[in-house]
Parts: sequence; C-alpha cells; structure tokens
Amino acid sequence: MSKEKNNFSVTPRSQDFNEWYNDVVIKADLADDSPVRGAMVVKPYGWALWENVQKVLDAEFKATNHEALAFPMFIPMSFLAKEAQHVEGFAPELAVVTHAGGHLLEEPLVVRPTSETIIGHMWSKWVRSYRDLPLLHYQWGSVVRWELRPRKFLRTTEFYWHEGHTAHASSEEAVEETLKLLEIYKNFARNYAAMPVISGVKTPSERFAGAVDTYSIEAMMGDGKALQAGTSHYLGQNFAKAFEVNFQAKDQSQQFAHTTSWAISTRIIGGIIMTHGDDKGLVLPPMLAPFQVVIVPIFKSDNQDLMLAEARKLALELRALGVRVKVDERDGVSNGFKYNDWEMRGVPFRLELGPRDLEAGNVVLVSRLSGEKAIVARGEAVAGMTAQLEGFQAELLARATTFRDERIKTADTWDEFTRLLEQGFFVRAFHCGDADSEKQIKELTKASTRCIPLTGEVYGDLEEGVCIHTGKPSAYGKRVIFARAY
RNA sequence: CGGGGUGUAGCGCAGCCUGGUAGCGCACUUGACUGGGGGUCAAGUGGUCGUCAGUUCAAAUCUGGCCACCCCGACCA
Repeated sequence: MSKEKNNFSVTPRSQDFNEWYNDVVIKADLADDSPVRGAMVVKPYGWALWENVQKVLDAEFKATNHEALAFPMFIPMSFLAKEAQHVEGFAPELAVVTHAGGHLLEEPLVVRPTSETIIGHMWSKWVRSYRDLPLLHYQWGSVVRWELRPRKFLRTTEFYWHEGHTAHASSEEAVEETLKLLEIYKNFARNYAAMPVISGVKTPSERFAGAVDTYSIEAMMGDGKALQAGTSHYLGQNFAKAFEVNFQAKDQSQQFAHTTSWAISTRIIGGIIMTHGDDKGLVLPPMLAPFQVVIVPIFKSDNQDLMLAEARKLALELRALGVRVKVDERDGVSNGFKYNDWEMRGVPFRLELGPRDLEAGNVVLVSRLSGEKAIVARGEAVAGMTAQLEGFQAELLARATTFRDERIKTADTWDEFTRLLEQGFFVRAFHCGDADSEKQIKELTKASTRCIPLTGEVYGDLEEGVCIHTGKPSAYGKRVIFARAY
C-alpha cells in the first residue's frame, strides 16, 4: 500500500501497475473480494459492463446460427480422463465434489472447468447421421479452475464466460467455424472494447489441452504485457473419438465428428481496464459502458426540485436517441465529489446542468479523455451526443493502436531479443518450433510465445529466418510474437 | 510448494519494545450551515485486539502452537 493513497485516489499507474489495477477495480466499484479465496463478487456496475459484453456477443452468435442451451455444472470425474491431454491439462486445477446429500458419492463430480467432456457425452446420444450435423451450441455460465494466484477478473477461481461447442461432418467445416469465431472475437475486441488485438494461432506448447489447433486474440495491456482475450479451438476428432460422437456419412461409412470450442470470459473486463484506464481510474469504451453520459445537476436547497426535474428532462431527450444516461441525483455529496466519482468509474461524458446553464439554454460538456469543460447549447449537446460517443470510441481505439504499434519490435539477435522483452515490449522473432527451446526461453526471459499472427492480419507477413534461440531454421514461415503475459 | 509480509472499528493505521481493561484518520448517523472540482462546524454509533494455550494479581502488549489473508515465483481463460 502506498502512503500517498487516500480514500479518493488510486496508486499511479506508472508507480505500480498491479496496485493501480487493484485500486481501480475496487474504487470503480466493479468487484469485491468474497470470503472464498480467489472468488470475487461482481458488483452491479461491473456486472452491467459484463451484461453489455454478453448482449453484443450473444447477438453475434445468434446471427451466425448458433443455439444457446445449458449443460450442468457437475461432470463425472471419469469423463475428464477420457481425453488424455485434456485431463493432464486440467487435473491440477479441478474442484471436486466428493460428498452430497450427506453421503460419500459413488463417483466424485468435478465442478466444470470447461464442458467439452459432458457435451461430447451428450452429443454422442444426439448424433446419428450427417444430417444431424452441424451442431452449433453455446452456453453462458461460469466455470471453476482452482488457480494458484487469483487476480480479480484476470484469473479468478470461478469465472463467467460463454463457451461455444460445435460439431461438424468435415474438418474443413470445423476449421472454418474456428476461424469464423476468431473473427467475431477480433471484431468485438476492436469495435466494442476498443482493443486492437492480434489474431493468430498458438504454438503447440501453448495449445488448449486436447486441441489440434488453438487460435487466440492477443491484446497489449498498459504495462506492455500480453493478455489472451479470447480463444477458439479446433479440436479435430480428439473429443469425438473419446466420447464416440460418430455418425453415418452420405457414403454410408461411419465417421467421427470434427469439433470446435471457443470462449471469451470476464477476463475481457480486466483487459478493458488495463487497456484504457488512467490515474483518474477507469475509462470505458462507449459501446460497452453501462452509462455513456452522466448528468450532474447543480442545485442548492432552494432550487433542488427544479434542477432535478430539468436534469431528468435532459436525460429523457438523450435516451430518446438511444444514449445510456445516468442522472446523479445524490444530495449531501458535493459536485466535485460526483465529478471525481464518475471519472473513476470511467463514464465517457459528463453533462453539468446548473441554474446559469438553464437560464442561458446551455449545458457544460466534459469528456473523460480531455477533461476539458465546454459550454454548449443544450440542443446541440443532445443532438451531437451520438457523434461525440463515436468520436470517443474511435479515439480510444486509435490511442490503444498507437501504443501497441510503438511497443512491438523486431529482434534478430538474442541480446536484442532479451533486452526488448526486459523493457516490456512485444517482440517479433523467428523460432525453430522446438518445444524445449520455447520452455527455455520462458525460463530465461519470462516471456512466452503469444501467437503466430494469421497471414493477412497485422504482423502476419510471410518471412523466413533463423531461430532467435537455437539458430536453426525458423518454423511457421513467419515471425512469432513473444511477450510476457497475464 | 519456495521466498517475503500482515492480522487491533467498515477501510487505512498507531499502541506492543518498557503488561494496568484501546486510540487516530477516513467512512457511517443526527443537526445546522454550505452548494459550478474531492465541503464546514458540532454531537454521536461502532472493537470479546485472528485463534488456542501458557506466564502473571493483571495480556492487544511477554512465550509457544495453530489458522487466515496479502505480495513475489512455479501453474493458468
């Protein structure tokens, strides 16, 4: 805890990024610690933000013909063991129910860490013919992974997400699905969260347990560290074979299905905080902010009713244009307190409406980014708000993109490579593809391979060279992105 | 699991060395004043001092065990 910290401010970002992050989560009122270690309570403001994430993504899934459903949170222990890689990957972090109803259970139940297994089991009952495919399923819910070091939103014991699971008749179709979701995630990150992500494929050692290929969107946080903000997996026939998801093809042969799974979790909220926040607290992208505009009515006891009524009227005018507005009607809290409070919570715009403004037909408009006050004609402020919000959203993305691009460097020598990583950069370098080498690099530099950017995407240019670590010819036909990560 | 640290009011801390029945700031409650950048004054509420045992006439304070939490590392959406 820093000494300068008082009840109002957060630890400066430049002084201690982790402390800053924790302060913002608490003071912006997003979440609180629960009595269970590593399991946080998402408070109303944080949940409202998550609900907006849900609304956008849910609409995307439905627009691409996916169907929502719900699987149970308990999975028979033996299911996990059916896919060898999967159980190896998840065994250390499982929460297991051994007793229920006052008795020792015949077979322990794991609290789902992810649902491939139980979904595979059910699919095997539902799929008989190629005509039953594809199955395009997803569910909103929570999962439990007993992480050793929890951090609010970024890594909690229980976290909320959606998990998509699809089954297809051919590998081509399943790969197409995997990439389609990656694209949806990338666009969501860019267009809603204002996070410029790099989409790519993981190296074999960074794959999801049981996957043939894992794709991810990788974002850069304000301290230069990477955050895997979403993943999409092509699972091949691994789970289909383990759970006997097979069908009779048109040519009458028996085939195993090709499956995929994909997810974005509440971690994305941590990403939004660490991408846009500053020393005054949170900065929220308008597309996801619970409140895009807060109105602070300026009043004294003798004109309180009038000013509150006027503020509500102003709010209605904005709501009619589809703007999410909050009127801060609190009494007994000074105006200055309200300004700082809403700045901490990252509301993009504030409108102050006082007696002077009312008389002159004006409002005071303040942007969370510039902090400057502008006196604007009331009608103009209302009519122009949609454009203001669009401008704010665009500025956040532009700012984050500039920051990212300045902090991605190319290295061709080991010295340069380690020096850049030490300074907190993303580093593009060639790698030979050897898993042991990757592991050693991680031990030496604390950096891991984040992804091999897709061809046609940013940083995905085709190039050949020699491995930064072993000097052997590079694998993958392009540079790999290395970074320290959350 | 390894290293470091902390447990005293809702939060942040002092008191412990040198035992004598608990205090400060913020928050909270009430009232008055105030009101365009984190208000002022006054009066209040709130704690079996993490836990168990020991020493003592007497333990927040001394001794020992245990527990919990936080930070750093390994693991990870």
